[in-house]
Amino acid sequence: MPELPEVETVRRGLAPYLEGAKIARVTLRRKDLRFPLPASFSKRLTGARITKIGRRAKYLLFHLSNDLVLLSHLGMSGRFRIEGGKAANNPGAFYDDTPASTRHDHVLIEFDAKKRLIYNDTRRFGFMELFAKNELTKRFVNMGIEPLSNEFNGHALYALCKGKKAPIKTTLLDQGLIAGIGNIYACEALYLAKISPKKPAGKLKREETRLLSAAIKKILKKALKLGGSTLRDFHDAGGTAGRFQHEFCVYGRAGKPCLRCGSLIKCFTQAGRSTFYCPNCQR
DNA sequence: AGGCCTCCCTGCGCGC
DNA sequence: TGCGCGCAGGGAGGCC
Repeated sequence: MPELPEVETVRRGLAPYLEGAKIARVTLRRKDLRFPLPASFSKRLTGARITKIGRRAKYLLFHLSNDLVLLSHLGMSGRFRIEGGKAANNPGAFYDDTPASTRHDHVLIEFDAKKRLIYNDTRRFGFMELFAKNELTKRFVNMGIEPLSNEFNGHALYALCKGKKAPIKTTLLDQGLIAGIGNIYACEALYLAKISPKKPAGKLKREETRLLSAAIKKILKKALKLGGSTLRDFHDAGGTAGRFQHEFCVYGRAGKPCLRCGSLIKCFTQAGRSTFYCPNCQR
């Protein structure tokens, strides 16, 4: 799925077109995505205005004027697109150069002025939830720190890693510790910080956690600047591909030379996910 | 309790 | 060219 930079890219794409828009009609093409859609979903959304679109970790948060918040997680292949309204007249920001098959259009949210927001999700690993505004904190109580926040730094990472026997790569993917990093950026950040993905998190020295926290921020910010990464599924709200995939140093580069030392990049499986790293640079 | 594995789903690319 | 297999950015739940 989209990781933090991709979700934030989608948020930034949607916000100017949807903030202030009033929901006129909601159509569900099916009753469930990964999980069942919330009860009375259409009824609870219809008539409300989207006041603000926010993000927490990999979740998009549509704040509504009726004090409900619609949470959307894109899973692996979820994407939003806007049709009609101003968006259609703004080819610079919102053209759809990769029309997704409408076969996987699952949720249609129509606004006034014939504008509509469509949620498309091929693999249906995404999900949506509806919460009262004052229940939102409770929903995220087990969610880790935002890696781009000021609170996230070497000290914070050191504290999170302390005593952990799990490898650092697995630890970075634990959303309850740090929220928003996925497989690609975990690999890339460890490469940048020259730390082995196999190293037990608790064995990291203070200096290493400082370097790693800085590397995470650097990678995420750069990806954000380039509109995220596009492999197969990810496009922003206008259908435009991200560009960070051209900057990968290790992800998907198994067997190719390390850009720093020339050793061959290796790939192996950790906790069920592919890890790419340079066995020479990352110790 | 922590950490690993499996599974959910569809589509695509690669090798035979 | 055609088919089958493995794999894909996530995360919840279950098991050891």
